[in-house]
Amino acid sequence: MPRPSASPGRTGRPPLTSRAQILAAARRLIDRDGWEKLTIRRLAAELGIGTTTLYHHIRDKEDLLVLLLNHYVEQRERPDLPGHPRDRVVVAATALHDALAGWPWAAEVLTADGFVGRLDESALWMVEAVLAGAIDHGCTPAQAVDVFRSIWYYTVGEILVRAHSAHRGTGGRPLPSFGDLDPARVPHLAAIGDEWPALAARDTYPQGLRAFVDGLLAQATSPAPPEEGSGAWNGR
Amino acid sequence: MPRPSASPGRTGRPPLTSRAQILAAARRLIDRDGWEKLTIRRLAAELGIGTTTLYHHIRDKEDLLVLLLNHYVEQRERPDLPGHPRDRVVVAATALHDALAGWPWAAEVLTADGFVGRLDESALWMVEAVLAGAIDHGCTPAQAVDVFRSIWYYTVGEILVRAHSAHRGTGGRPLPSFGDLDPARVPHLAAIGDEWPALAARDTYPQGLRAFVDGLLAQATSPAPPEEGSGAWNGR
DNA sequence: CCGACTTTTCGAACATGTTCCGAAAGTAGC
DNA sequence: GCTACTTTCGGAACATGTTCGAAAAGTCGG
Repeated sequence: MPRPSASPGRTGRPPLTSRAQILAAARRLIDRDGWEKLTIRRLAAELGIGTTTLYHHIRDKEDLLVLLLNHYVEQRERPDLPGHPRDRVVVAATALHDALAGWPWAAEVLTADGFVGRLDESALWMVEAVLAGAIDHGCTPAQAVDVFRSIWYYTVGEILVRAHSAHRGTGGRPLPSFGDLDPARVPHLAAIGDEWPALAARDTYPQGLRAFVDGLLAQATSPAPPEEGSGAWNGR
Repeated sequence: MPRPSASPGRTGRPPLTSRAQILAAARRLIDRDGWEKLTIRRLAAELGIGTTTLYHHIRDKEDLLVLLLNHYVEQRERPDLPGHPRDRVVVAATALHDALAGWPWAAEVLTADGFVGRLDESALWMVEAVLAGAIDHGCTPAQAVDVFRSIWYYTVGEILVRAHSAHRGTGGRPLPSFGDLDPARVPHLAAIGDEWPALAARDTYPQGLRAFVDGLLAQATSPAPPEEGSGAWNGR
């Protein structure tokens, strides 16, 4: 294994370990033992170095995970975007969602401060496409940012809540967020009856997304100023 | 301190510690040392018991936090709900958001499987109000559940992303989600310029919520079947 | 009063992410 | 070659949530 050639003007002991090696070792470890087994100590052992040394190449575990995430997103196929702006927003947001939903460490990373900014070009196109769709629909850039942020919150929430159910062994009983909520405790659910479990566990991300996009685009391009209290409800 | 009287038909060593005492000790600890200092070991020490003992009265730290959360929500004022169904949904969802946004351990608890089901009556009214508003607007109970779930995801996402920024000392630079995203990396943001930091950090939860509620209610009560691919975009 | 059973209690230990501080191993200037 | 200086390396340690296994302290049926 050839050690990386020292760059010119560089001082100090040359590293025996590179970020590329770390990434490769991480992937090896995941493929062999499963993603739950990826821990700082194990990764260091896999590299044959001490844990502290590993911390000289990555800032955090979060840092490592973002590295892995970008690598993972890179090898995903890019869907081609529809021409209609509204549909483009929906498709791009769905792509973003799907890419992250399959990611085991979503919960550890998604809420990170500045997460969106740490995405590679391979993932950033989805953000761009959402913004572009909103702008093409008639939004100002500032409004497009607001649109993206709202969609981002919705997406993060969905992924995190579902991811949590997946992590804990809820053995065949996927009940995100509602969980054991007894419909009898909520008067307005009393009429539902046996269908409750299936109803509580439905996957409605795509449906909700379309409703959200419609609402956001309508709000942004409606004549009424969206700054403070839009429409019928002005303040409380 | 009188030990709790043994209930009839009960066997085994009577407990020296009750859940009420645990909750009181937790509150004492938080008031004295700040909420970041609430740890299992410290709480056990505050109670004068071993950490393992504490685990016989609470299942998890999550369990403890839900206990605290319900206690916290209980002493919040209930806003009175407007008559218009759509506005009722917005106000109730906002109340839910505001109650949870001020909660330091939101990130540890909100995504928990079955979280909504573990809420006390003091918090459950907000869920009910959202459902009731949707139903009064013309939704079926099943649709109302979908509406709530979507709003829940959006709310959880917003709170978690913002909470993360608050936890880490981002000292006066609150940049939720977008963080250090360089607008130059995203072509459609190039025109923005100096206003970017302020733009990236805007608080648009209420605005986005109104757009979302409008979109969801419109979708649920529109003539087109919302089950699969609504409107112009039917599948990919 | 005695033995079986149940519940509570707890010290020790484990795995985790992370930090402290010192040692090793190079480069740069002389 | 020698002396600074910079960078990498790593063992030990810390705090965290959580679990193990055993001991203590009650209740209940006889």
